[in-house]
Amino acid sequence: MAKRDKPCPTVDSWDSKTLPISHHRKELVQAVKANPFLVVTGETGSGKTTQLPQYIHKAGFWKDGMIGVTQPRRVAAITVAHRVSQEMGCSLGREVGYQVRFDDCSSQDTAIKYMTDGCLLREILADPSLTKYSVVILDEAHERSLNTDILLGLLKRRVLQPRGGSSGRSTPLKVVVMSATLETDKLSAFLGDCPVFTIPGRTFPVVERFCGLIGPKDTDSTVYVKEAVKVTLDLHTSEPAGDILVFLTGQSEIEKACDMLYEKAEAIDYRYDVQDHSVDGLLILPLYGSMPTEQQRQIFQPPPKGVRKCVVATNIAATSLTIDGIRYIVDSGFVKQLNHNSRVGLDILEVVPISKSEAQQRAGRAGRTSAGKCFRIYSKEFWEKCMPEYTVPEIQRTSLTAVILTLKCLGVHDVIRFPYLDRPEERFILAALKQLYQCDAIDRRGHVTKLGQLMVEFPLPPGLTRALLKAASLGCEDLLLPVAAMLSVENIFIRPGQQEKQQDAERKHRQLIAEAGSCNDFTVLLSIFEKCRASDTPSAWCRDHWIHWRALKSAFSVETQLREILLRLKQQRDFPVEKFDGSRSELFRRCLCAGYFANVARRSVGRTFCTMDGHGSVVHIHPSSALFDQEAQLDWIIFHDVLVTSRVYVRTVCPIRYEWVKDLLPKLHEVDVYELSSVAREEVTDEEVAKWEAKEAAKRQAEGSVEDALKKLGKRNNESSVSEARARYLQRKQERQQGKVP
DNA sequence: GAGCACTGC
Repeated sequence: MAKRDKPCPTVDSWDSKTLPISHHRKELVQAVKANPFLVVTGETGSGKTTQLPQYIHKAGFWKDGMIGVTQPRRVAAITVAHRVSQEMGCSLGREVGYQVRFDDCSSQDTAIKYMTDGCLLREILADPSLTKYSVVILDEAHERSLNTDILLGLLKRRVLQPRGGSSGRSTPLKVVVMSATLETDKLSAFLGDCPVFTIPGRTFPVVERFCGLIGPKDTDSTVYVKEAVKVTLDLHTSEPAGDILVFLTGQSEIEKACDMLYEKAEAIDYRYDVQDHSVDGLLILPLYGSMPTEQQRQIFQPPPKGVRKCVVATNIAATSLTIDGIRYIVDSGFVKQLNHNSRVGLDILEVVPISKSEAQQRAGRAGRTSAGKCFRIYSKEFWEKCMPEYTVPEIQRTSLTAVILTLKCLGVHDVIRFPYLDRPEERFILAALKQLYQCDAIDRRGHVTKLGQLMVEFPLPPGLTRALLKAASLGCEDLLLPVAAMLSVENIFIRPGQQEKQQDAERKHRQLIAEAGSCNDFTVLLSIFEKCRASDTPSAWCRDHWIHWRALKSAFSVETQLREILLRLKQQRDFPVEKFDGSRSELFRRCLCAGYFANVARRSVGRTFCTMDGHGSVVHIHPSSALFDQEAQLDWIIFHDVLVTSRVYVRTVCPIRYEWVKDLLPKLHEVDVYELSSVAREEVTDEEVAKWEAKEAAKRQAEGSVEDALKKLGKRNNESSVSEARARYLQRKQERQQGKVP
């Protein structure tokens, strides 16, 4: 259904006929017609996002299907669709529409559809040949979002190796990849040396200066916050009018920097004239993602006359939000990045130096409306020695579990040789396969199970989905749906900066934990969800309890969506049914065990716990947990996630009984990842067989240290699994030699 | 007894 009465976001008014791209219209259309793949490059302001889809549309491609344009972010998809529908003089949702999660504004008539890359990936799951589309345009490919990278590989395969008549397409799909100038050669080479079309941009020059206050050895955040403040104040007193954007890494730092700016700015003598602009003062505004939306909106208002605006922001200001009037950038050179460590199976959020390309992008934020200046607080030496050329793409530093399951469901059995633009390390892929095997999404041969087919339908991490499906088969999904929703939105607990408020917040949070009535963080989430939903004034309830209303609101929508998916699957598919007699609390926790048994830990020395995943890592319960301070009464626990700061903390914890997981635990050790690797590739080298054997030998030697608790079970079957895999390998090798297998 | 950038389905 088309929704036509939506408020239209304001857009700046380029005349679309004078955009740089308009001179290349004919050649562009010709290039799309002549090539299955095309790379289009051009800086911000070239008009490629808004104009190219219109050119292709007017050239008649819509007769063979929609023109789909993907964006990495929701707001971008929505605002661009608004803009293009205006230019084409139609109402949004008709000829031009958009689709993002929770908001489908497209109809039967839609010929140009803007969407998030995640949405297109979901569509491919339902329709692998994308029969509804004549052209697919992947925009912002240089951002290398996980979904865009997967789409690139899939589209490369579809278009280069069409599968005969089974595709259901009458004409071949055209693929256009749009990117900033940085990686076009690589993209073109990846897509079979396809042509690259370059469109000149429309940005202003930015002068870049190294202040040299941070050298290769300064990684302590207190240093760069202080130096960033200093550079900002120097700039304020010496440069002509124009607003400032300061890039730091996180909320607490930003608040600290703002405090320092307030203090020091007061000490500056403001009777300072530069040319004709008198700079009287400095308006200091923090900006980060978890800030209330209204407060974020203030950022966009122009400052009072004679006052300079200074926005101190996280990376949110690098791509997601554009602030007009910025002429100066202060770049700290650091960013907070979530990296997956497959060796310990943990995600670690860490502060790292940005890449040179990211630094250039930050600088570019000063040149959007006029010439600008960028002050880099670090030295040229830091730039050369500490900053990589490009940011490591998401696919190489994130957990691949969900992605691998998606690929497997799309029939990509060989997930190791899938055409990745940048190949993830093999051990990341193997770790994902292992995890999928452990939660029954794939079998020992690497094929997707019935359960895996159900799991892929849910926009959740596989472990959580497994727990939810267990609950659904036991008829208690009402317990798990809210929990799954709460765990997939941003942190719901507000941590105010002020100390007084902080104490109040903590008191309220403790009260909520007590009211939940059981020492289990998952139950606390369930209780908060239900309390808030039952309240007549949920937003006020949230304010009173220091809970993020925005986060809870999205948890409500996620819960509804998950419930709908579950209902559909129960109707459409053969859904497992199980029975269980026992208390509700036990039922709930047993469901959690089904999904999280890889995150089991056992009480160790003092207040510490020892994980049972084979690494035997020592972990502590995070002080925010309902179970904090109660370690003495605990024996076995499961946890949802890990936070590495001064210690390794587990958060969202639940006490369990050993009996509930004892039959599951052997699974953590029974499967050899090299076996899965061989299955994934359908071929193994002699070297790898040697590796398996060495690994097996090492394992036998190490036995007893980590797996003491498991030993008494006497259920391990490593030997058989490896020897089976080896036998299979030898058989295949023989067949190959005999020429039976190509 | 501590403190989590940003997206997305």
